[in-house]
Amino acid sequence: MTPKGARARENILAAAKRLVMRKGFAGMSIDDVLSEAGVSKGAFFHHFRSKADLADHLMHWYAENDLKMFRTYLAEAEAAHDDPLEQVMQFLAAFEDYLADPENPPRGCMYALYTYEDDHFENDVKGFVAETLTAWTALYIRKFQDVIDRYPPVRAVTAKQLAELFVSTIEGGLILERAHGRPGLTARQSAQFREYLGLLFGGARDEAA
Amino acid sequence: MTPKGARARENILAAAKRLVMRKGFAGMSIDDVLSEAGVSKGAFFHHFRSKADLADHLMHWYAENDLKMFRTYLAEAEAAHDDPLEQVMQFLAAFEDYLADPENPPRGCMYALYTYEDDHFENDVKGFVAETLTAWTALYIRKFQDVIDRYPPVRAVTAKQLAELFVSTIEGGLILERAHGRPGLTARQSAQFREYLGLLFGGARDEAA
DNA sequence: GTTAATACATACCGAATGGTCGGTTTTGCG
DNA sequence: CGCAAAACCGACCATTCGGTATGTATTAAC
Repeated sequence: MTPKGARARENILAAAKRLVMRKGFAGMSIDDVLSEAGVSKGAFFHHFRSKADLADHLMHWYAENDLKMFRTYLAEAEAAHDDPLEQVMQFLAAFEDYLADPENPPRGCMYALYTYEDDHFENDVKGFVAETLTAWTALYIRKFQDVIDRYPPVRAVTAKQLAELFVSTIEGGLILERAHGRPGLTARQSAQFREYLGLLFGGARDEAA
Repeated sequence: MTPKGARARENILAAAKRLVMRKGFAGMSIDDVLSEAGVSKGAFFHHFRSKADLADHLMHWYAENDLKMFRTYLAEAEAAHDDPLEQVMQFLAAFEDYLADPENPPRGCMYALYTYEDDHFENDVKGFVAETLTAWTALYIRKFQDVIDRYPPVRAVTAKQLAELFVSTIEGGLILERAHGRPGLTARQSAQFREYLGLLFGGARDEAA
């Protein structure tokens, strides 16, 4: 693949990302992509075998990107603090900054959408979405377990419960943010989740003020 | 409208509900609806002006039904308890029972889906979804405000924040439940939210044990 | 400069889609 | 019964869809 070809391919992917965000995948026709990207049909099918193939690449791009971001923030937090609770708190703060930054794709969560359009794909997209979400959850479970091991929670709670709650809250926040067109909503949900963690583990610590 | 006609209409709506849940709205063709409902094309277009018209009716049905359920459970909770916190707790428990009951439509939240398919509709569906979600939130805000007024929360928190957190968590739970095909997931998120409320307001109360 | 692969363009195809239309059957009612 | 309105049928239509076939620039390598 020549550099030019690679650029054209990225151009198509970028256009498709924008469109999927607007109209959903089923609601986006190939012709839509062509005019959005300013590309001919021949060019499109030179780079992608089918519409389903495009969907597959989009899906994987989102999944990898998000996972990479999570890992980066987590690594930074682990480098900055020894205490697992402080690590989690910094991670959440960084994640909230990311969500609040309008530069970042407003990604009104793709994963939600794709689970409804399983039929249209070649591969098992629903399975892939499930795996991706599981991968995130696993990432969080590890971290929350560290916290639980160090700070006995005020209420009986498992790391898995906390991880699923966080993922749910974020996913739901993205939905609401999109529905209301109110940026920052998701970040506020994450902040609330931090409060919860503070109550569960920080306990008396912050009451001194 | 004849009783027979009304029945046929309901039949079509029921079929469409099932299909939308499976394939999304854009992914569901009218012919799909016809064969699912066992109805001719003429019959369909006798009852609905267009596919978008059908979508509109579906949307309103979901919104009204959910709101009715919320109001019912809330009224029951208010009848059973004087204490606003106990009212909220009973409401959440009832809601969790509802979610856990496999009889109820597995409604992997419609509202999420429709916001992505705004183009395909005649009316402003996105606006309607936003209004609906706002109506729910308002319902919760009132109740949480009562609780806050009575029990000073351990951490500074507004009724609106709590309401949005709850709605986010539920919506996200429905998404995850669908993606993982793991029934009961959403109910567990609601249970976690109850824990959070317990920590915020119940405070020392439950520690006596 | 020749060659071969890559990159793109355009006309076109069959199938599926949302929707229409003329006609028939069924229902409610005086 | 008579008759109008409601309910329904199914062939048909225009458009759009995803996808292909075929041809032409463009680039890279020798």
